[in-house]
Amino acid sequence: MDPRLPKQDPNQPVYQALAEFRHQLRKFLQASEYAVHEAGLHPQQHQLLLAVAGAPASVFPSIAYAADVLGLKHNSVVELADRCEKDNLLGRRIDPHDRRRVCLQVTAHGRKVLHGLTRAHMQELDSLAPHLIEALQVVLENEVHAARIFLARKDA
Amino acid sequence: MDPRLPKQDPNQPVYQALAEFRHQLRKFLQASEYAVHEAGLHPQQHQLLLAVAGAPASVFPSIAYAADVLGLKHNSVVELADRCEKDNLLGRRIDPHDRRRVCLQVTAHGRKVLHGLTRAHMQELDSLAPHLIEALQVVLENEVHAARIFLARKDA
DNA sequence: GAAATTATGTCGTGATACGATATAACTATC
DNA sequence: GATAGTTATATCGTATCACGACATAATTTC
Repeated sequence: MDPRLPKQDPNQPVYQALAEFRHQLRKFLQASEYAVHEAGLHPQQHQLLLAVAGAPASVFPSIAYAADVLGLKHNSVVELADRCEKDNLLGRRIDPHDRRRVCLQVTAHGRKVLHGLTRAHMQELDSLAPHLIEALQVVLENEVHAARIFLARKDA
Repeated sequence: MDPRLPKQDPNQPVYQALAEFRHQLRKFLQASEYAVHEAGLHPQQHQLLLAVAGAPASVFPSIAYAADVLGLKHNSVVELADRCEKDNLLGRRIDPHDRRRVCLQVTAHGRKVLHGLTRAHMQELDSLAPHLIEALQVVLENEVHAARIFLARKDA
C-alpha cells in the first residue's frame, strides 16, 4: 500500500505551481551561489558588491542604502562590509558632507570579480529566465482560476 | 566633494539591472517571510510544506526528494522535518515497499496553515510579478545589448 | 547649545545548514 | 543465501551569519 493518503486536496495544483516557481527561483540562486563560490567569495559579498556597483547614480551608496536594498539590518551590512573590505572587494570612505555616513566603493579587484560573475549570471539567466517566467505565469493562471471559483461561490 | 569616484563603468547599466532584479526577488522573499512569520512558522518550514504538498502525484515525497527541490543536503531536511513534526505541520510515514524511505505528509493543521499562507502569497505575487518580469526583461535586454557590442567588436 | 535624531559600529546569542559519521534496508553477485 | 556495495535516513559537532541590544559620533531642531 502506498503511504500517501489520497491526495484530493483541491489546492494541489496551486501548491504545485507555487512550489515549481520556488524551485526555479532556487535553481537560479543556487547556480548563482555556485559561480560566486568558484570566484572565491561568499554569496552575500557578491550581493553587496552588486548593490553598490548597481546603485543608480542618484543614490548615495551608504550602509543604510545597502541594508535597504538587501533587506538586512544595518549592523548586518556593517559586518558584511567588514568582510568585503578584508577581502579587498570594497572600500569605505566617509562622506565629507555628513561625516556620519560612509560611502561604499567597489575596489578595482572587486570590479574585476564582479565583471566575471556578471557574465556567468547573464548566461545563467539566459537559459533560466524563460522557465522562471513560465512558472510565474502558471501561478497567476491558477490565481485567476481560484478567483473564478471564489466568485462563483459568492454568486451562488 | 562627493566621495564617489566618477562612475564611468560601462557595465553599470548591467549591474543596475541585475541589482534591481535581485531587489525585486528579495522583496517577494521578504514579503513571504513576513506572512510566514505572522502565521507562526519559519520560512524553511513553509518551503518544506509547500514542496511536499505541491509534489506532483508521480513523485514520492521523501526526504531525498525534498532535499532535491529545496536545494539542501538531505541531513538538513531531516532536521527541518524534525522541526515541522514538532510543530505538528508534517508527519513521517515509512514506505512499506522500501522501509528505508520516509513519506512526508502534511498534517491537517499543516494544510490549514498552508492554505492561508498560499492566499497571502498569491496576492503578493499578483502585485509583484509584473515588477519581477519587468526587471528580468531589462536584464535580458542588457544582455542582448552587450552581445551586440561583443559581436560588433568581433566583426571589426 | 541641549535634546532629539540619524548613521555607523560592537558584541553576545541563536538559528540553521553542513561535513563527517552512523545505522538500517535494499540489491547484486557469487 | 551470505557478503559487498549501494541507498535512505538519522545524529552530532561546528561554523556562519543575521539579529537584538547597546554604544558612539555627527547632525539637526528648538
